[in-house]
Amino acid sequence: MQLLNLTTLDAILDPHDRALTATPPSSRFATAKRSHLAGELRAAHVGAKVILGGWVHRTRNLGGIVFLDLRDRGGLVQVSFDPKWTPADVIGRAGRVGLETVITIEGEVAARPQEMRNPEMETGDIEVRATDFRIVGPADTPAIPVARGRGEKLPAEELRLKHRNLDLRRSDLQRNIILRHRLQQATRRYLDERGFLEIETPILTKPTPEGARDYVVPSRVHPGEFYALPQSPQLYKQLLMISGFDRYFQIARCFRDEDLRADRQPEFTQIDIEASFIEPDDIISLTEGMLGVLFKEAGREIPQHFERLEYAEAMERYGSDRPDVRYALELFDASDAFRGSDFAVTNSVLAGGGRVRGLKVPGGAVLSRKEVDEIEAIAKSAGAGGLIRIKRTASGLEGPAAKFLSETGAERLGLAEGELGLFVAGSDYVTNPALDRVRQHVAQIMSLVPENKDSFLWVTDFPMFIREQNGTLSSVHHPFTAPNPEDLSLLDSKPERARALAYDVVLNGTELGGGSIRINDPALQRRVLGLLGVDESTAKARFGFLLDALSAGAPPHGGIALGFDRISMMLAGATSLRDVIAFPKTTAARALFEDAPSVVPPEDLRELHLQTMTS
RNA sequence: GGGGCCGUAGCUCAGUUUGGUUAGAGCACUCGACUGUCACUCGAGAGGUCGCGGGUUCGAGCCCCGUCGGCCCCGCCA
Repeated sequence: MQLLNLTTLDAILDPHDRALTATPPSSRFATAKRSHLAGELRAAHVGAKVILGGWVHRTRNLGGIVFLDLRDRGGLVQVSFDPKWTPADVIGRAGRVGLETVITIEGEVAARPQEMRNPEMETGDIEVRATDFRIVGPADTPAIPVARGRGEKLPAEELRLKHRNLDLRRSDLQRNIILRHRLQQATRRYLDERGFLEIETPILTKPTPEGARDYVVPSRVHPGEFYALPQSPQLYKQLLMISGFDRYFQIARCFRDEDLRADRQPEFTQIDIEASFIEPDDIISLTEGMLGVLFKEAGREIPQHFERLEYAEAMERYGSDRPDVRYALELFDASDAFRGSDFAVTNSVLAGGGRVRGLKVPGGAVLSRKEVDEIEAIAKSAGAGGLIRIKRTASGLEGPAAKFLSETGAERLGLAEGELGLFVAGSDYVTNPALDRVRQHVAQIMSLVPENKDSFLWVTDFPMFIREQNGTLSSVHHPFTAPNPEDLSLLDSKPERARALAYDVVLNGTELGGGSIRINDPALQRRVLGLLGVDESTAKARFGFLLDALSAGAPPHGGIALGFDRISMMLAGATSLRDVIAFPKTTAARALFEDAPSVVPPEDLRELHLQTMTS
């Protein structure tokens, strides 16, 4: 029957509870002060006497009769004040009420005559005929408008953040925040059903030696000592495994004191998961199922299983460990085509052990000189020395480097007519990032990115370590990641060749999360820390508690952490994290609404044994 | 740390190219008119430290230097 039909709005409120629409006269949002949400009223409520409470969204005062759109969490409803059913003094007061005033109204839900229905409103088939109303929360003229005129742009983001209480009244943000709530609840249901325990871990914790900068909190009772806010609950969740909780999760707040971007906030939320007696496949299928549930919550169907790509292959084919595989445009090794040519640039690179790699742009021969120059600028900004460009037109190969190629070289390139070949010469450290950027940019300008396609991907077999400029090793994932047992022997001989039991999940070129199997053998953990240049005494000071715990009977365990804000952002169709976080920070990590950070009185500093530097 | 864009009425913007009288518009606000609107309509009015500081100039919203704030990107960060 029609009462059970879920409208879009009902789905936003809660798709798991159909009671809302099944029994229209009563609402689960009823309280002592109101009977329904304004936005939940439908034709099924016609005849119901209602009391509503909400904000004045817009008013239309026609003189003898007044219309007022009342807004609450559920949406908008038109309230009509008409001498036929409203006392004259009530109409008079209603005609003077200001925007964003909080009012309660009493009235009856009535069907609108056919010609007065508003198909653009969810509640457009009905209106509430007011018999009385009261102002319960007077409002100053809003600093930024909540109801905007058609085509009017949003206020500057600075103002939206400064007046966040008003900005959050907008339906877009309300929808995002409600979606985020539903994703959180879906996460909890999914993991709870599978026996995962939600366990909180400390916010005041120990500084982490590597990775990002910590947010630091001074200790009052221990002069000169500091807590740090967690960059992630990594060590705690391992300790929980060692304690035997077996399956843990947390929707955990994490803190990193680094410079920000549209998709990076100083405090952010991870879905943090850890389990014992598992292998990567356990975490991978658990994550696939969970993402399926989360995407379904936003109305999107995704594959049950995702493609997998080994790290080395991802780098070879795409130049990136999180490739966007919605489009092909794969990289290839063109070294053989340039070998033996008279081209000094490629010859010196090839002689030095580097390679010439690139990609073929179908139809790229028509790109203008200016457009290709732009691509080159991008390649250079990513570290390339330059961009070699060769295109095949009806008259043959063209481009500054074409003349250097021998006939067999040209053949080896394998360019089809109309194709543009773009190449970078150098070591893989140079060509990978440069060609990654080139590939993404070319996909954009050639419109190769499919609009409505989701390409999920697991990138597996990450290396354990990366060799830094100064020659030292550092972890690709983190120092607790287990090496692939097959590569244990490489740890001492060629550590940078050793693969880790680590995996990242990638959607359309964006990393959603990553994880690994952890080391549960204290001797191996010491060995890995040693390779990272952490000597025994430092290891004891920084990770002693973990090493001790590993020695106390640690099960094999591993897990994953997913960027919850980023997932929410993608599912909300937002382009900034700030639009899925109720109270976000600016790119300078400032909170404009409450004005944080701010100075503290000198006496507070003294109590914390702190002194600020003046220069 | 570096690069780019932006800052004019409560809000969204025009005016800056080429310095020149009193800095404009729409929405919001105030007052008035209007009995079926839905971005109601119509009339009148009030509203400005042109982000801030300095400089050039007879004269600066406009040019120059600095600075603050916001956004985007690189570095940084998984």
